[in-house]
Amino acid sequence: MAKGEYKTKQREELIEFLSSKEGEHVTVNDVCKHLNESGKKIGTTTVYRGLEKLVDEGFVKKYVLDANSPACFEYINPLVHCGSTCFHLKCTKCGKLIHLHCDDLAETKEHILEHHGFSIDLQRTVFYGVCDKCRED
Amino acid sequence: MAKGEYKTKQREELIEFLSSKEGEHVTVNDVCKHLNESGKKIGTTTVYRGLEKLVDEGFVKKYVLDANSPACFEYINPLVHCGSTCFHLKCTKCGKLIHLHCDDLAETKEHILEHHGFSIDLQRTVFYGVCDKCRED
DNA sequence: TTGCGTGCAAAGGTTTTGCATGGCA
DNA sequence: TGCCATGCAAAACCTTTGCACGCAA
Repeated sequence: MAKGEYKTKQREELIEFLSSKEGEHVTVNDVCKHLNESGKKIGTTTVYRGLEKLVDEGFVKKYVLDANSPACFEYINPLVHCGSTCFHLKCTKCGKLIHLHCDDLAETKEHILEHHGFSIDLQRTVFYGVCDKCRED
Repeated sequence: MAKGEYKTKQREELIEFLSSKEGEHVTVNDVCKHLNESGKKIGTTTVYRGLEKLVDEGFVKKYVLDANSPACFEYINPLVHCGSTCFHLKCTKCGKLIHLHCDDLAETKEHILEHHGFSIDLQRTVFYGVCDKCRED
């Protein structure tokens, strides 16, 4: 949490719910629905803004899968997630998210920076494709 | 074009415009604006429906980059089939979309397939980050 | 006290749908 | 003629913004 920011009840509940869903992705609607059903009132706007902040902080990843369908969010365990060299592959068939550590890919990131002048933000970047198992089908 | 479908003036103009922009991304709004300025009236709905059909037919690729920003469409030359080796970088500061062909990146794609069993779908994958110019600021 | 966080309502932007009309085969 | 395509208007959707109030520090 950045300096000058407050720790609020809503933020706590948001993080608690997200971390309980580690490995799954949830939508803004999922969050509101679940928290409100638990008696913990939280506004939709607050969820949007809270998630945005968590994405910036690197605790949550955001996936925009399709137009006109809600964005998906997923909690990233700070212990499992190694930040700067962790790539994410998401299977578009089974929805599985793969956390990938690979020096060759770290080099790819460097390559793009040096040869194409583009600094990739791994917090936001996701490789979409088809995983091993789903390719067999 | 599938059986039982008609060849219309709007479809022709849509294809003509898209193919004239080969290698670039255009939005639905771009299409409408350009065609209407050329005196070729075409409705927004028709563009949406026409593009959807062309995507199904494989002549056009659709990119969903961000929530609340329009989808991008790109004509795919069936002979060149550039779609299979084209990477996309999107600057999260200025919003610029960079269309990148690079053999080293094509190798990265191969690497991930061979070593990690994951087949990347470049139609869907976008690298988010900060471009050259924005990094200077 | 300061100023960030919250949440309602409203706006903003993209995409889809309903339906009557028009045009291809 | 039969049936798909068109296009206007309106709806549906997700998301963002404005603003007054509340709450953490």
